[in-house]
Amino acid sequence: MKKQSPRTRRHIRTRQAILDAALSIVHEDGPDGLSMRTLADRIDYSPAGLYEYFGSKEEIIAEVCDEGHRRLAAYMLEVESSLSSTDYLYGIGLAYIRFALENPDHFLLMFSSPQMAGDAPEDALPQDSESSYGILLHGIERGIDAGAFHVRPGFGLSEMGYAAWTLVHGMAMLRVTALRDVPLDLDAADHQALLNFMRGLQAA
Amino acid sequence: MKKQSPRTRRHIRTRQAILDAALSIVHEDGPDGLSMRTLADRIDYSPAGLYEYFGSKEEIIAEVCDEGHRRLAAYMLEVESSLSSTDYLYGIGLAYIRFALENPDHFLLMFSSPQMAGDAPEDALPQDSESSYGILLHGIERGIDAGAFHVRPGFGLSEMGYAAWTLVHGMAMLRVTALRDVPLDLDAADHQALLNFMRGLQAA
DNA sequence: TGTACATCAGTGAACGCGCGTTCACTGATGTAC
DNA sequence: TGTACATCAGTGAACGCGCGTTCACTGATGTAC
Repeated sequence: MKKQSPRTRRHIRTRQAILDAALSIVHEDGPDGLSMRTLADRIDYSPAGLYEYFGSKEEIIAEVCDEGHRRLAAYMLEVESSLSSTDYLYGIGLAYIRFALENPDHFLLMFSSPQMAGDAPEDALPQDSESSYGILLHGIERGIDAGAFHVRPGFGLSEMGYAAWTLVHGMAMLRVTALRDVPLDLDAADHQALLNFMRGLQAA
Repeated sequence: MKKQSPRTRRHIRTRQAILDAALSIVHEDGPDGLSMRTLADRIDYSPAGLYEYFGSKEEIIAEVCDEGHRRLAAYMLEVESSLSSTDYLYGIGLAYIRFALENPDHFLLMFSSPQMAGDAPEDALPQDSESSYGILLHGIERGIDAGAFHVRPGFGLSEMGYAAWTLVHGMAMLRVTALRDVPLDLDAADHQALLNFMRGLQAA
């Protein structure tokens, strides 16, 4: 495993430096600020040098999006899993929103166009435990197992997961676009909306 | 009122033709397909001619967004107001989603960046009866008046409205971005999610 | 260990493109007398 | 109604810019003997 040549190690390090620079440009100046020239400048390279590491700008953006999805999942995984099932679900929902609020441009890039939305699966929603949707699903599963949520005909685990995802995604998206400059403090409204969602899951 | 000169009438007609062309370019080729050149081409003008009618490309995009918000509201206003209060709310929620699915690029443009999101108010959510949010609010108000929904401390009309908006917006947005190429038929899931939302409003 | 050669990483300049906008202009439309 | 002038709508060409990408190159790194 340690048989990497110095050249390979250097290659990996430089590649990572490029991605780090791309990340910070997106965070500082937004997706529009990211060009092969600004990126090369940031690491004191010539633009052409980047093509030693990536085939195109698109490839770099795809990696930035993937990294975003990993970080989003990390936010959600930070939530104490020892909490009660409802508090846990509540917490991961808020984590999704918090990621968006703290990384608005990155979040927008991740979900701004069809091809960029890394999670897009073949014929089902992405269920793996390392994607935000998978984590959401797991949180709901815990609530079902604990008897906190009612399963109904036509409204099982995946329907609940979809409903939860759309809810938190809508909050995240609106607060980052339409409501970005609205001075309202919407945290309380987010909490209430999540509580209403869980009330629906509990209602008889 | 009819005292417009022929020149004025012509001006208004041309201005409208420019906006119509902009609309159809966005619908056909997406927001990226819209440039002053493609737009001028579409109506057999020189690019410079457009500046007789609009000060900048930004101004044109702003108008396209406004028109989008009007059309979105129109979708929602089409819902039979004679329906029961829950069916009515359900219907306008689905209308919001249907607008997005039928006009994905226009919808994305309307909500793709902070400044474009026409509805952004000064210090409150837009409540007028001609905005999508206002119509949603009105639908919920009907449910409250009819006694179908429970008002709770901290979860009154505007919290319910915000929760409803984020839910339908999340569905619309995800289906137009991350899930655009997913072959799943999500209509049933949308319905169930809306029903769950209303169950939350009804739960004791 | 030293030398000859092959591979590689990074450079600098350029290509070709499409963009928003400006500007001097012209022919047509409208106005005043 | 006819003529002289002013206003206006639209043109064609150009400005200056930033973009993604390519290419011939060079100096450095690694390999083979």
